[in-house]
Amino acid sequence: MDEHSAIECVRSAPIFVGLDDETIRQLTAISTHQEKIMAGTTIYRAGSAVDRLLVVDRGRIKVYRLDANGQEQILYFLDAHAVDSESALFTDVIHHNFAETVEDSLVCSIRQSDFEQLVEQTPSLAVRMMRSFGKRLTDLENRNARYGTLMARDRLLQYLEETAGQLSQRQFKLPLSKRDLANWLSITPETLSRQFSKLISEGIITMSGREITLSNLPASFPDQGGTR
Amino acid sequence: MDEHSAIECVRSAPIFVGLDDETIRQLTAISTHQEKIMAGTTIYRAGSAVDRLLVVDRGRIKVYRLDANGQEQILYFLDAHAVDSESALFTDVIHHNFAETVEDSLVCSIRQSDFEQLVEQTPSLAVRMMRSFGKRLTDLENRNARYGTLMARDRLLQYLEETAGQLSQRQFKLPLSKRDLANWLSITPETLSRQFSKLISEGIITMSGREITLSNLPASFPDQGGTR
DNA sequence: TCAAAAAATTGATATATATCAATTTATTTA
DNA sequence: TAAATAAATTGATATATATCAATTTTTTGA
Repeated sequence: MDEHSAIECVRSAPIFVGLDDETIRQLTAISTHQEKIMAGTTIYRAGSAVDRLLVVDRGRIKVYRLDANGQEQILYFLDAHAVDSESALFTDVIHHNFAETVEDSLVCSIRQSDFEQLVEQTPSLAVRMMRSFGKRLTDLENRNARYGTLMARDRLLQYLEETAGQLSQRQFKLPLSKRDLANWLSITPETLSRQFSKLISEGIITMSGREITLSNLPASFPDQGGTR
Repeated sequence: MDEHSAIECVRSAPIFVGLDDETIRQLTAISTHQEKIMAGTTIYRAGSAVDRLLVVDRGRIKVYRLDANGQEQILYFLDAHAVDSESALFTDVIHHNFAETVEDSLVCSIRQSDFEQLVEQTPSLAVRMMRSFGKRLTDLENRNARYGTLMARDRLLQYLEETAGQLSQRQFKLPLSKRDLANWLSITPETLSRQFSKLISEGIITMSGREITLSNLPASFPDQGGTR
């Protein structure tokens, strides 16, 4: 794991793609080498200092908080090439969320102070960051608006459609446990299980473990391309 | 309404406070004069182009979207000195939300192209923008986490506490209609009305029209200072 | 590979809130 | 100021989903 890894980490992140070579070089210079993190590891927790920017090279990380009852509430997932903590980096001193790997993952990181310095010297990078923030904000607003009023069944259908759309295939493996999916949809695992059963008995989907096939989706849930 | 107004508009916005005089001068130069907008006016709508940044000098604006059933979903309110559309400015071509004045308001605006150019030349401004994004993102995440699991009664109490905390007085006038409040709390007006009745009969609050006085709040809802 | 732990499913029940409908109260505006 | 319109309240009912409890299935790790 030499400098090569760090370059790849930075290069592959969409948020950095297209930046000029010099900026990429500088980013690489201040980023750490890849770090291997086992599934189930907590990367940061609420209350800990926001001291670095994360770049995910491989794996999957869930970012969540604990509500008043100590219940986990998933905010978003970080997949390969995602960047995290950008928004907190300029705003907060401490994390308000928890981040935990759900798969074995490879992660690079950039120290806050180094990054902030580079951003201040590199307007194009600043604009990138703003775009990234804007997207995350829009996604969150969409998610709320989308899931806010829908019933369990519709949320699930929406989710399945989205996932199928993103992967552009009607058959796929759920990228999270049903427990996490229930959490993500803000319903209980029991309700999720019942909704799945219903969809199966109606012939809308086929399921075997986490393997799902969409068959006859109601017309009210058209493909939507991406998240927005 | 001459240039003076525009200066005030820009100067008073927290997001711009503390920037050096030269930057303020430039911001002022590219911002329009104050515009008077009557209550109930739609400022932008989903689908319209994101062509300017808004700075609210006086009044109140609600930003919302329409869900699948055509129901209004309030995302946030803009009060005096708030800045809006920053996040969309670098990310989206069109608005995904609606913005509508709920009071007569005074608004300045800055053309997107002018602003983007200035940001690219002014790293300190870029960092400001990032802080602002981060805050909005954090607020939204908090709001979800906070309201996501709570029941109607608790959401209402939470809201009343927050509002009292922000105004630092136990008696205040609801800054929105009960209709909008219900929407904001994601409950029906009927449920809100019943929850209010209950709190009154329990001696927790006193209400006359929109005038509310908090008396005996349960200890489980401590003052929280701000929004975060 | 087997035992232990965790996740998922299924059933019975309780409950918070939406919905529908009818008044009452407050706000516009002519 | 009165008439018209909108907002808020109150009641009766329906229902989606949480909760509690008991199995079954899957995953994990020794």
